[in-house]
Amino acid sequence: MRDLSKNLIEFYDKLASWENETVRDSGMTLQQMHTLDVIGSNKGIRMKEITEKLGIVTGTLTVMIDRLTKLELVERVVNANDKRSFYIELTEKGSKLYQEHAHHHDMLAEELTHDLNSEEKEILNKIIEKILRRF
Amino acid sequence: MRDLSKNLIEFYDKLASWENETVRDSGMTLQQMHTLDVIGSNKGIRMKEITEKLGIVTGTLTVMIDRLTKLELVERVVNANDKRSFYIELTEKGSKLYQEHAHHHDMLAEELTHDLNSEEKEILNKIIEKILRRF
DNA sequence: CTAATTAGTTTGACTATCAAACAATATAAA
DNA sequence: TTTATATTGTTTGATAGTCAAACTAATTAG
Repeated sequence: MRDLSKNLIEFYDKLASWENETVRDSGMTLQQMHTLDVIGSNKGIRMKEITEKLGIVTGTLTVMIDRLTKLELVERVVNANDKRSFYIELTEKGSKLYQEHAHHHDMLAEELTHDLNSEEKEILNKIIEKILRRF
Repeated sequence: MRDLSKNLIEFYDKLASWENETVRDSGMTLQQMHTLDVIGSNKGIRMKEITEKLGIVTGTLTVMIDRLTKLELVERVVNANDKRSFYIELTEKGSKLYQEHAHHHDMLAEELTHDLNSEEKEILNKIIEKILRRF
């Protein structure tokens, strides 16, 4: 049997290329969509927290949020508790796009696991959860 | 139980952030390492074929190969059968780096599956292979 | 032999990224 | 409370990655 390491990497590559393609179709860049996804999945998140989740520095995010704001997908909301920072929120338009993309993810998962029976799906999910717990 | 779709995406994100971090430590960019990986895993590959595997256009790859060449990691080798194209080959230095990175992948797989027993590992591998076969 | 196709390069425009310097605010220490 | 330190986010300057489109050279089809 082929190495689990090689299979994992190939699996990752496939996911990456799928994600890339799907995002491009929506006219966004991968990074923009990823940022939108983090904001959509974390209500009331601040700039700093977003940078940590994305693994980028604040200067990079400033530019990104400027662009997403210009695209009317997100907005900066002042934080009364700490005037240095902002809450980043999705606009209506941003929320719609975020949900569309989440739906794409669901369809991807559907398609990936198409050849698995429901028992296999459950086992796969359990194993992945076990792996995720380790991080 | 949590959605398989969400878990898959989170799993992918974790892999991506691990890969990013690991590659940065080596002083390369993610794209450079990924390109090196494609070249290392496919002896005698041509520019055109690399672009297909990476999902980028030829113009982008020309610049990338120029850079990797300047870093003395790869070289263009003339193709006597088709004088329009080149074989891209790893240099000694490139080959060493490629192998180091492959080793990192092995260690990642080790670490990811640390909490799984050997039966679980085998099941996971079988399921992933089944998924990969679908593409 | 000419026309059409293919492989790769170049150019121009935009996005992503980091490091480092900076401003404004918040927190700790005196 | 006042001062020193730390944190949050912005700006600037440099480098890398990306695409589309125009281009060159070589191959293939008619």
